[in-house]
Amino acid sequence: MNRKIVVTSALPYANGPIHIGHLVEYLQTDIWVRFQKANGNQCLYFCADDTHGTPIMISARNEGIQPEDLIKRIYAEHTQDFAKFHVQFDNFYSTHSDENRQLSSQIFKSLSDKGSIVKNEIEQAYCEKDNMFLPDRFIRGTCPKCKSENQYGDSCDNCGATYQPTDLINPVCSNCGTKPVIKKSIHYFFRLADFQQQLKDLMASGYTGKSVANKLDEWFSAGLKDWDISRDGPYFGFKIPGEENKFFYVWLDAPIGYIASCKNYCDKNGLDFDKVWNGEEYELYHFIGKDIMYFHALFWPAMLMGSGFKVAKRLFVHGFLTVNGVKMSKSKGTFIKASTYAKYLDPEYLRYYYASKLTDGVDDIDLNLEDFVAKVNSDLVGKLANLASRSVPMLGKLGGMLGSVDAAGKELVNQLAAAKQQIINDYEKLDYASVIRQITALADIANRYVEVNQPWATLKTDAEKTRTTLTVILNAVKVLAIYLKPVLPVFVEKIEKILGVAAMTFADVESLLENKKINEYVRLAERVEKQKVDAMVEESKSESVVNNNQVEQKPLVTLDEPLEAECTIDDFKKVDLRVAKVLLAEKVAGADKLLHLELDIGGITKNVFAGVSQAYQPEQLVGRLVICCANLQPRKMKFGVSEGMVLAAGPGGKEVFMLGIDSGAKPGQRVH
RNA sequence: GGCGACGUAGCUCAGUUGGUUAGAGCAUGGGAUUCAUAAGCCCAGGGUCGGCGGUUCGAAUCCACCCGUCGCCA
Repeated sequence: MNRKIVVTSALPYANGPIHIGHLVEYLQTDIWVRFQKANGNQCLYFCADDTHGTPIMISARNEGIQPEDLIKRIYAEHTQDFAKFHVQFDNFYSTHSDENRQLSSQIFKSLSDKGSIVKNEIEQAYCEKDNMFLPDRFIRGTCPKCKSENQYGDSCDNCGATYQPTDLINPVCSNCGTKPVIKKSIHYFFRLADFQQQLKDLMASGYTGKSVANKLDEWFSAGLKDWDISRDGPYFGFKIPGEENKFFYVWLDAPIGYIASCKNYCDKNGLDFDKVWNGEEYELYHFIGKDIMYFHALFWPAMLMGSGFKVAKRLFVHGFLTVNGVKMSKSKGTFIKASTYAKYLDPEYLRYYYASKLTDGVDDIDLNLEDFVAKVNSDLVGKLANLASRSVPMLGKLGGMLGSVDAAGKELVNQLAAAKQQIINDYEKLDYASVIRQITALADIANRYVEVNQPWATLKTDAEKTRTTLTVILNAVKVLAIYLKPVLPVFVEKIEKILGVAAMTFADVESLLENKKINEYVRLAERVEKQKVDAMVEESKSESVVNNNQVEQKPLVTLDEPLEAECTIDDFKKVDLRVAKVLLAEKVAGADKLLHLELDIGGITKNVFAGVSQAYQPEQLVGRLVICCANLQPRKMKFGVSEGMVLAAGPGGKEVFMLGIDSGAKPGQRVH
């Protein structure tokens, strides 16, 4: 039976790098896709970058670039990271594409024509300085419950309370620190409840696993609410047809990106898109993390149902990654980027380790770094690689020629081959942990066969007996390699080269390799050194320091005047600051704020007009030492020429605070 | 707070509809080997299956409560 299958993974957000948590999903999916292909099925794997929304707009703005440039750069990074981990998409596209724009409008129109889209006026936080509506995550303030400061607008990290942004005490825009105002706006809403019965039927048909279905039941009984699918500009996304300043919410066009990626692929490869995406002969599956269940189990199928598209056959939901038993943490160095990992360790190790832990459940999986080292070294290297390593070079001494498998050997090979159906079933139902357990158990059996037959001993006395033994072992290696192929494509490719065979599939399990020449041994995998793992963690820690300064703290700081762009020491030197003694201070007739000062900067006298008269009386200043910018370009004012500037802080008016200097300083000395 | 999930050996995990002395890998201790990437093989120690009750001839498994960890609350 040759099935036709289309698979998607959730779209990574184009606002940051791929990390080892993301990889759980892409590796789980990639292994499944490779399994399907190795098992004789047609399988297409589609994904794309998720490129729209406020966070990307803000990130681009913070970097001083256009969002289009940001997502282009991230796209290049993402595709490189995926390639390093051997994630083989048939198409990795972008939601910022013509196909997606067109499909989004089409789906919106279909839903609208059906009456499932309504307009409502809502009130939302608005930043008058940034001229934009603020998503909940972009409002910071004090938690109304536990009074923790600096919490997000939707929930409190400290006490876990959830609330509306309007409930926050002292809310500010996390971008500029301004207090948001409440502004009204018309938004478009998708009436999810219109699809309640259809969605219930879908769940009953086995769209998700049981624990996910239970969760969905909770949502059903709470009642399906309308979904806000529009955002006001400025917003990086697709304009809603017929609107001037309204855009599709990023979560509307993101999953449509699956379709756009498929369409783009079909158009490029001369395939019939309607058949591939929508035809009954293709089975469609989505892989997602449990955090986005709501979107993929409710909104997404409802959108598809309402616009004449096929709904996926199943939704596969996985859990989160923890490292050493706890959430990934930047300060612990366990928030590890894919690129950082790949700098130190072989990506196939992670594929193997994840596979050894993944099941069809939604439980979180744990990457225990010590266990990781142990598992890779003992299973992958000690058992599997070593099986080939202890037999291939020995056969080399016999001219590299395989003989034939004898009766006892046939028993072993049959035993390995007999596991095929169970392994296929386990791959199919995403129980990779079971697959790996079976494979390592089979490798144990094969290693025991080596011990019993002692080819290194018989080599000295009976070459042909030895050849038979090694032929059996290499047939065992071959079967194990086929089983492992979805998980370890590169490792197995090396085995294929050694054995001198073309790319193997599950159909090759039963055939025997006999009476043929094989090639020289190449090392299949190196042991993991603990130091490399430590180094990877250390680098991740230092990345987090940079990150904290650049990304995390920036939105938290709420300066009235934002920090200037970084300057060099040379830039700073250009500003010549001098200690100055106030020789004379007088009010300027006709000016509200100005005082006229005469400053002595080491024998040179400068005239300066300073805007401090609401804060200082002239007699307070005479004789004082102040700090003055002495090389400021002179400026002609209504009352005379100002030849410098006195340094002070404060918002202005009565709140102006002039800089002084500790006693001992002399007029004219430079400030460094 | 409401809802849900999880808690099995030092670590990571199996444990099918309740059914003999609860398993594996790693780690630890001992042994026999040396072909192999200090790999492989054999043997051993190690668990009141989170706690306390209940149902049952029989509970890691089913039920109630408690403790702990985590998640979700759009």
